[in-house]
Amino acid sequence: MAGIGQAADQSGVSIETIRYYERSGLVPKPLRTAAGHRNYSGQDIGRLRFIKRCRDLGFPLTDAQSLLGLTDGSMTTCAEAKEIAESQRMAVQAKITQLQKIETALLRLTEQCSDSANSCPILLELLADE
Amino acid sequence: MAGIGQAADQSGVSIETIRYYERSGLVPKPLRTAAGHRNYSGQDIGRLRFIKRCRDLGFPLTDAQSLLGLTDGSMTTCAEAKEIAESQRMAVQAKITQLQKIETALLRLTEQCSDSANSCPILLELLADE
DNA sequence: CATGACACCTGTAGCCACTCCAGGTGCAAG
DNA sequence: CTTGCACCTGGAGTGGCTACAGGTGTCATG
Repeated sequence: MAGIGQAADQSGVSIETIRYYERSGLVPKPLRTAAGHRNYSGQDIGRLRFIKRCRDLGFPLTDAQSLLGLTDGSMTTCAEAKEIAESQRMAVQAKITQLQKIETALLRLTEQCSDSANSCPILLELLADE
Repeated sequence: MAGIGQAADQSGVSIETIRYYERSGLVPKPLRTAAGHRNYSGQDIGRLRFIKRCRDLGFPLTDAQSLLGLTDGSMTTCAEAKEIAESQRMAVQAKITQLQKIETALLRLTEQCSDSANSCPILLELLADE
C-alpha cells in the first residue's frame, strides 16, 4: 500500500492530478490511513497508470474512463476498444491536417517577411480588407 | 457604424466572443447608441478581423494583442512580428510532431487489434506493468 | 521533550478561449 | 397590442489540470 506521493511516482500522474481525478469521479476513492492519508493498492496505481497512458495517447478523460470500463475482459470489449481508438486516431489526424495548413501559412508569411521591406507583410496580410 | 450582429458577420467573430474580447480588454469598448447598444466603426471591425486571422493561425490571444499593438507601422515592428510568427511556427511544428507520434502509436494499436484475439491488445498494452 | 523538515490534508481560485443560459430592454411591423 | 427580433447584463460551465493558503501528521535529530 502506498501514499499519494508514491502512487504519483509509480503512475506518472501528479499528486494534484490524482486528487483531481478522485474529485471528478474518474477513479474510486482510495482507503485512508488512521491519519486520514490516502492509501493506494497496486490495483489503484495500475488504474492511474492506465489513465496516464490514455492521456499520453491524447484520449480525453471520458474515453479513458470508457476504456477503463472495458478492462473486465469480456468478449465484445475488443471491438469497442478498437472503435474508440480508431475514432481517436481520426481526431488526431484531423488536428494534424489542420496544424499543417497553419504551419504552411505561417511559413509563407515569415518568408515574405525576410524581404525586410518598409511595411511588414505579416501585419499587412492580417490587416487586409478581405 | 454597425451593431454587434453586423460586426460579428463582417469579422467572423461571434457575438459572444466579441463581448468576451471586450470584457477581457483585448478590444476597446465601442461607442453605444442611445438605447445602449454597442456601435462599431469600420476600424473596430478591422481589429476584430485581425484578431480572427491571428486565431485562425493558432496564435494565442496574447500574441494577437501583441501583433495588433505593432500595427502602428513603425520601422522595428516587422522584426518583432516576424519573431512572434516564427515562434508560433515552432510551437505548431512541435505540436504536429507530438501528434504524429501519437497517431503512429494509435495506428499500431488498432492494427494489432484486427487480429481479434481473445484478449484485446489495446487494453492489454494500456494495462501493462511497464 | 522540543524543533524542524517533510508529506499530506482541505478548499478554493486561476488558466485558456470561449459558449451558453436566464431574464430583461428596445424597437419596428402587422 | 402583440409578436418577434436584436440586443443587453451577469453568471455559470467546459477540459484538464495547476497553484495556492493555511492546516495536520510523522519522523529524525538535538
